[in-house]
Amino acid sequence: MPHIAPNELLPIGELARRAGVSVPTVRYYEERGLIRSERTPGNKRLFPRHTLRRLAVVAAGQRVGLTLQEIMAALADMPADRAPTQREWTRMGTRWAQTVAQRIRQLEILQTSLDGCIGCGCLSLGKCVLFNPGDEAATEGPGSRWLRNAEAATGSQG
Amino acid sequence: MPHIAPNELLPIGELARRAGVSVPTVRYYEERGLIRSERTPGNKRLFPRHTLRRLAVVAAGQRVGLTLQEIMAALADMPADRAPTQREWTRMGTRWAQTVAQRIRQLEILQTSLDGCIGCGCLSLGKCVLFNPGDEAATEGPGSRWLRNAEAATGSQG
DNA sequence: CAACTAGCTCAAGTTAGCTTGAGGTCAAGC
DNA sequence: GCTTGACCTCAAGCTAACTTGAGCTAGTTG
Repeated sequence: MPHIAPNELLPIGELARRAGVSVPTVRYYEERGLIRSERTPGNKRLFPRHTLRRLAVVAAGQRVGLTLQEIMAALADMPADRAPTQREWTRMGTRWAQTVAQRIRQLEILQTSLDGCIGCGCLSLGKCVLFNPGDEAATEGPGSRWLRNAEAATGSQG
Repeated sequence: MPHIAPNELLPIGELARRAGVSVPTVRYYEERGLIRSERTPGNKRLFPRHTLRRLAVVAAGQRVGLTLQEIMAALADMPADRAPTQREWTRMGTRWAQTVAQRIRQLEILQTSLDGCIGCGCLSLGKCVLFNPGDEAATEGPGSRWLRNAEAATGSQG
């Protein structure tokens, strides 16, 4: 197991292995602007060690249910070249916690509708909240990504 | 607004308008097996009126966060040719409520992790549940360790 | 010097849930 | 009998977040 000094530059394979993602994924993230690399004279990528932290933030953000876009925005507020301060980290974490809290609220409203529907036997489709949506709990876009993310991240055994 | 008799057959445009989806979407749903149609001698689709209910269930299921696959499974338990009984509807609604409840639980656990992280200032990335990638992953074969941790942390059962 | 491993680029494929477009048909109205 | 509108099929495109594959290079080892 190689020792990695604080300022060491990591080749892509090492980075990917340590971050728990695939090599193409690392390249994809770089292409999307989430991380950056230098190159060797032989054109190989070298990543500063703190890229590990950024990749950890990406993984955490995905678990929260954020898109890469949103994660990128969060990363933009974080220092690229040093560890974040307690204050910086708290700020990001707090925002993410709010996001999660909001999603929980939406689901709770949905759950209430559902319970109401079950109780009231609203088979007419006429006045059921669930069947006649306002936008309280509307899931965003096709496939409701964040729900599916939550599922994947928590391991749905089925 | 045309009067629709109980057993009337609806052309696709009418159905789509009433269900609040696009015509191609209706065709797509039929292709996926969520609904069925007859054809006129001129090869045009005609949908039985109860298809409206099925489409309403599809929309509701999407709001719950289900995939079309999962919705199809739910529809399989519902009568294709008549209104569901109170009992049938209750059964489906109860299952969906359980799904929503489980997702809420998952998110609540995630929220707890997040709050914990914010509070503990775990900037080392060393022992945070949410945030546990990095060097430890390197010591364990391939495959993302934090994902497995997440799984364990959120619990596979309710 | 050949083999091997790690890396490179560019392009295409994957899944979900649709949308968009091209080109053709059918029935009604003027 | 020609236009209009609703409908048809089939194929391709879209977004997100990747994966997979083809074909090439770079550096190390025997």
